[in-house]
Amino acid sequence: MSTHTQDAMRPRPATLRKRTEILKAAVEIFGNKGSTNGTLADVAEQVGMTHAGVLHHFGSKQNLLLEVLAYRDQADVQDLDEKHIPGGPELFLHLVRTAFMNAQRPGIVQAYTVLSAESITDDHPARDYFEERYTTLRREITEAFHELCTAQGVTEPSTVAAAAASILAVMDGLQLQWLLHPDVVDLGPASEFAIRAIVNAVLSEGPSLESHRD
Amino acid sequence: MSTHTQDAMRPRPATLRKRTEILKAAVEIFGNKGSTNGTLADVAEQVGMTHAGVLHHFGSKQNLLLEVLAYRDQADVQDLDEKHIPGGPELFLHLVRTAFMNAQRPGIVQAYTVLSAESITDDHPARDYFEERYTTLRREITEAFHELCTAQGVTEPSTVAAAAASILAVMDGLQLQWLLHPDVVDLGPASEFAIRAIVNAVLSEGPSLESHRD
DNA sequence: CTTTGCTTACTAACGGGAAAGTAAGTTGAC
DNA sequence: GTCAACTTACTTTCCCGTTAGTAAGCAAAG
Repeated sequence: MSTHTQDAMRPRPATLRKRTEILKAAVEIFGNKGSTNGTLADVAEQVGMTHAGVLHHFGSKQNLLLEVLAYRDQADVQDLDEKHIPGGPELFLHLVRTAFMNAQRPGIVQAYTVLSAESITDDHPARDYFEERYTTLRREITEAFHELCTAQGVTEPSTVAAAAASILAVMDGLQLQWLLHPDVVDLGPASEFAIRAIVNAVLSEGPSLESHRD
Repeated sequence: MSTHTQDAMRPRPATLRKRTEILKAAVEIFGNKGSTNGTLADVAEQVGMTHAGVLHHFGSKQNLLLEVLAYRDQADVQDLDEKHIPGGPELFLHLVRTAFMNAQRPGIVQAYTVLSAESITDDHPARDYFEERYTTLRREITEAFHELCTAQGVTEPSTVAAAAASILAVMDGLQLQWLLHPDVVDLGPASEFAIRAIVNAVLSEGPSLESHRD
């Protein structure tokens, strides 16, 4: 009962290193096998430990999973020059850049793809995480659209909402297809094309209102 | 060598009914829990049997999963007026209609979303199924684009490829977000918007490069 | 019509084998 | 010496697949 991974306790630097090593291994394992199918023993083996050692650090498998997700968020933001995701129109460029970067790291992409879909199953521990993630991202994209649109005339709120969800959707969906067929689907360019198409559709909606042609 | 319980034997009508009952239950269970986490006992319970009874009909869990996927394909096609998915430009309308229909059946949507993501994990039994599925769908969409585009000038092949993948991607991605937030994301209209945006982007790409002809 | 023989559709019970978590002991760093 | 970082060993709990047995159907023979 003594050694629980308390929040504010970061005593040893070597310990911290070991913890992040476990987290990285867990991304790999959960990405390759899913969080249900991937085992603590799998993670432990990759860092040269027993599964009890992993539990010593993270308490439970569920907790490990949640810390993996939190760790990735933190690590992603650290890569940026600024300390946060850019807002406004620059957000769209950031999303395209992210797609190109993701093509360089299939492991993390696979983890997110598998875990996000897994999260909709009954009582999944990562459900809350992904609900909040999508809510936040949609709001940020919506705000970026509004900044873009106030220059031109006002754009239908429902259109912007659909566009925001659609942009995240193409990115996710293309990742899945890219993971299945890396040589057929070109993640970066395809994402760029689709995002551009959606942004254009929003912008050209105000000017040409009644363009309901097929 | 006479009547063995083998391949093409479907003697009893009551048996066939029971089998489809099991298949429907399996869609539900695998949708709610994933194919790894959902158990044969779960499926069996829903049809009032023991898990051994399910195995009697389907041999193994893996086989049940594959038959579930095959069953849904067959059932989907049966709903159509024609016996096959329409080709040509009408395909895009069909995809939009499908999105609106899917908003009426979260169970199947959830099953496909969960299983398609699960399929990219190590040695997943449904991997081949989804690889072929996406390959086929992308080819059909690509052909539809070509029919659309030959009227106007030729369109860049890479653009068409990106668009075909993107259309499937938005549909998948929107389904995930809709399952997480049914009251926020409007599956049908959002899919329609995104598909229209992508189709327009392809059509306006060829013409705008050279000159505008109508 | 009934008996006989075989097949189908199950159930109950079990075995094997993961996998998560716990408890207690051990080692090495500070 | 003390405490963190482990390991070994164990318990529990699942779950798939097998096996053996039962009840019911069907079909042809008597």
